[in-house]
Amino acid sequence: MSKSAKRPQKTSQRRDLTVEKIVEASLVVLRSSDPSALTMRRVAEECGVSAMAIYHHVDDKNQLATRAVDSLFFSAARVPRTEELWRDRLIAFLEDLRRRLLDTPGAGMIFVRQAVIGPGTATTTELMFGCLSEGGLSGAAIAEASDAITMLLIGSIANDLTRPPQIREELGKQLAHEETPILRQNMQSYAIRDGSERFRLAIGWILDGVVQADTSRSRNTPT
Amino acid sequence: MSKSAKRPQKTSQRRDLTVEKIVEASLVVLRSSDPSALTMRRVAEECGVSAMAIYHHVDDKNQLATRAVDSLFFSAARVPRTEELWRDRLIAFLEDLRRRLLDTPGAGMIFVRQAVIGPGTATTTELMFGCLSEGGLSGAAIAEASDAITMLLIGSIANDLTRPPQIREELGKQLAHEETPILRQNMQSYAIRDGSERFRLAIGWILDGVVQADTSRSRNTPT
DNA sequence: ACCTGAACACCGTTCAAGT
DNA sequence: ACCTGAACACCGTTCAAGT
Repeated sequence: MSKSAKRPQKTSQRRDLTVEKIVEASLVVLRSSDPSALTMRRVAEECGVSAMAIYHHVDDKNQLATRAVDSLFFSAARVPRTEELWRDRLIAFLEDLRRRLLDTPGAGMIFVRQAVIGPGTATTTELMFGCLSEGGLSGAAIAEASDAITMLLIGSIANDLTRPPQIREELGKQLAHEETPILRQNMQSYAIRDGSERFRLAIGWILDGVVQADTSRSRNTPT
Repeated sequence: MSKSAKRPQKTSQRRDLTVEKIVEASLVVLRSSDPSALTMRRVAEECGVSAMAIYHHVDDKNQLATRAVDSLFFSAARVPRTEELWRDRLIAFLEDLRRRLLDTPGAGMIFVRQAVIGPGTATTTELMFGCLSEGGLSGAAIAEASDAITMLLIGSIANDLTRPPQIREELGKQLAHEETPILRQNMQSYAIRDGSERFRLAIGWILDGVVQADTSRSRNTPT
C-alpha cells in the first residue's frame, strides 16, 4: 500500500526519516502479516527510502522488531485504568494488552519469539508489580505471579495466532481410532475455543493460587 | 560435524535415505542451535546428500520441522508412567516433556512458533485427557485445563529459551529511576528464576483452579 | 550526517536432467 | 523412483561512494 507516496523531490538527504517513522512503518507491515514480512527492504519501501537508510537509525532488524513490539506495550501501559480492585485492574490491563498484540499479529508473534526489553515492557512490568504489590503479595510471590502471567500471555498469543481451534480435529486423524478414545470422546468440547475466555480463566486460577499460597506462606513464617 | 561421513561409493540412487534419517539429522541440528540453523542444505549435509534429495521424502521445510518436533512428543508420551495419582502422573509427564523440548532448544522454539500436529502430539493429548478424565473432570473442564496447560508449556519454553533471568535487570535501565520504583524494589526476587520451579508452581495452581471450578459447577447442575 | 546502489553470502524452492 | 546441479527470487548486512 501507498507505493508511490513519499517520493522525495530533492535527490537525497531529506533528514525527515526518524526512528518513530520506521517503527510506525514496521507496525503497518506487522499489522497484516507474520514476522517474515518484516524485512528491511519492505520497511524501507513503506518509508519511501532505500533499504540501507534504515540502518542509519536502527542497529539491525532485531532491534527494529523489538522497538516495534515494545511500542505496543507502551501504548497499552499508558491507558488510564479506573478499576478499583487491583485484581480487576490487572486483568483488564492484561486483556487489553493481549488484544493489542493479537490485533497486530506479526508483533504478537515477535513477542512470542524473542525477548522484548524497552520502555514499554518496563512500564508494563511496573504496572503489574504495582497491582500485585497492592494485593499485599510478598516479593517472592510477586515474582512467581509475574512469571506465571508472562507464560500465560506468551502461550495464549502463540496459541491464538498459530493454533486455530479447528486444527485440533486433525489431531484425531493422526492415529487409529482405538488409540485416542478419550481424545475423540472429548473432541467436541476441545475443538471449540474462545481464546479470550480461556486466557481469563487461566489468569484467574493463577491469581487465586498465588494469593492463597502467599497467605499460607506468611502465616507459617510471620513477620 | 561428521562432514565426511556417508560418502556414497556408487554415483547416486542409494535408496538408503529415509524420512526417519532426515528427522534424526534435523534433531541433531536443532539440538545445538536455534530454528534458523535448520536449513534444507544443512540437513542434507548431515545426511551426506544433496539438498534436493530431502524434497523427495518431505513436502517442505515446514513439514520437516513439524515431524522433528512431533517425534520428541512421541518419545515423551511413550515413557511408562508409574505414578498412582493422576495429578502426579500428569505433572511428571509435563515436566519430562518440557525438559526434552528444552534439551533440544531448536525444537522447543519450533513448538513455540508453529502448530505441531502429528502422532506424537495426538498421543500426548490423549495422555493428558486421560489423566484429567481420571480426575473426574467434565468434558468442558478437560478442554479448559488442557488449554491452560498448553499455554503454560508454550510460555514456559519461550521464557526459558529466549528470556534468561539476567535480562530482567535490563528492564530497570529502560526508564528513569523514579518511574519504576516497585520494579526496582522487587528486582532481586525477579532476576532470580528457576524455570522448572516456576512451571511446576503455575501448573499446580491451574490444576487446583480447574478442579475447584468444575466441582462447584457440577454441584450447581447435578447430573 | 544521511542516504544510495552494488555486492556477498546466505535462504527455500523449481526445474531440467541424469541413473 | 531417487538423486543432482543450476537457477530464481528472495533475505540481512557490509562496503564504497555520493551529497
